[in-house]
Parts: sequence; structure tokens; C-alpha cells
Amino acid sequence: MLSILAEGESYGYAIIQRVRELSAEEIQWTDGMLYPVLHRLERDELITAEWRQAESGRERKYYRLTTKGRSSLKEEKANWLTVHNTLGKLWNLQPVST
Amino acid sequence: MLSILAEGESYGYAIIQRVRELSAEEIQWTDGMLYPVLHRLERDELITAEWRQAESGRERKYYRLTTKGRSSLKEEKANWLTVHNTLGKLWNLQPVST
DNA sequence: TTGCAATACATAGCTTCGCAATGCATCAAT
DNA sequence: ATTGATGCATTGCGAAGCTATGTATTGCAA
Repeated sequence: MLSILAEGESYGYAIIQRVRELSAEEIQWTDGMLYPVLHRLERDELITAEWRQAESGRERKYYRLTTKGRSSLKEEKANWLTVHNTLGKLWNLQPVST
Repeated sequence: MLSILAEGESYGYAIIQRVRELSAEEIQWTDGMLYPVLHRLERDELITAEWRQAESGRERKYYRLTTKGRSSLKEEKANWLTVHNTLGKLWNLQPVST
């Protein structure tokens, strides 16, 4: 979620589509699992939300990373790579530099 | 856990040390989080347990993968790589082939 | 113009998981 | 004899995962 928002602000429905697209349809988040996560991230001040009218005229809730969110992402990414490289040793994968 | 046991049978304490070693000390599992996981995997029949005496003369509980565990690992590994490659697109990493 | 699919957000609630805390026993070395 | 490392186990709380469900709007086709 944080990595998606690091590309730029977005909103619920678009995030689902983006993940779907990036994963070649393999990851299909539902809105029911998306919004609770967004609310939690907002509560933890990793993202901020703003209602705004899209060009379509429709009201949407746009989310963007906060500074705290950016540093959390950095940390989470490092953690991911640590785990990935550990698994990589068991799976004979090329290590990924942090 | 499944990947560790795919290397061959092992037991709780050794698994913790193996993960620690593979991760260059970065991942430090505690026994309190390890055993519940082992018990769950055993309940789900992904691993089997057997008390046996080590050469040291000490009783240890050795775990090994079942066939079901092996196929679960295969599935989990594919899932991991899907997520990793999706994140990789956002992080500009080289894709890892399944 | 009506009805359906897609867009858009939200919450309730059950199940499972993550993890720390705690307990206990054995073994080796000092 | 005591300490630190080895070795397994359970309890329990808070957090997370995910399904089900509710509501409203928009756009398009029948």
C-alpha cells in the first residue's frame, strides 16, 4: 500500500486496479480488505486523506504518504529484502541489494 | 519454516539458529513464536514430529516435511514470488522467475 | 426509462496470527 | 554449585486478515 502511494496520491478503487495491473491480475484485493487498511494507516499517520472532486465530477477520497509514511516504507522495504534474501539463500536466488 | 525443513529434518532450537545464520543475524526468532507455529503446521499436517535421541544423548523433537507440506511450500513460494515481483516493479528490481 | 455493471466508500464481526511472558527440565563448564 | 546454553511448552492479549453486508452514484445498454 505504501509503495503504491509512493508513486503519487491515489484512492481506494484505483489502488485495487493498480495492484491488479502490476501483478498481472494475480493479486486481486477486494474493497473490503482495502479500506480497513487505509483507515489503519491513516490512524497511524502514515498517510493522510482528503475528499476531493475528480475531473469526472465525482467525490473521491485521495490518500497520500506522510513523511512518517515515507520512512515507514523505507523500513518495511528493508525488512522485506532481508526476509527475501534469507529465503533466497534457501531457494538459490540472486541476492537483492538493499 | 517450510523452506528450512525442506533442507532436511530439524528441531526447534536448530531452526532458530539456522534462520539467524541465513539472515546474517538480522532475523532473530524466539522460541515463544517458534513452537506455536510448529504445532500449527503439525495440526495442519504439513509437517510431522518425532521424539528421538540425538547423538548427544539428549531427547529432541525432530520435524520433517510431509508431502502435503512440500506442496504447500511450493504454493507459498509461488505466492511470495508473485508479491515480490509486484513490489519489484514499484522498486525497480529485477524480476525473479518462478 | 429501467435495470445492470462498474465505480466508490464504509463497517461489523469472526477467525487467525504474532509475539511476549512465563514455566520447566537438562546439559556442560567453571 | 551455579550459571548459561540448550530444549520444549502453553497462555493470552492485541492486531491483522478477510468475508459479508450496506449504501450511493455513474454510465451504458436494452
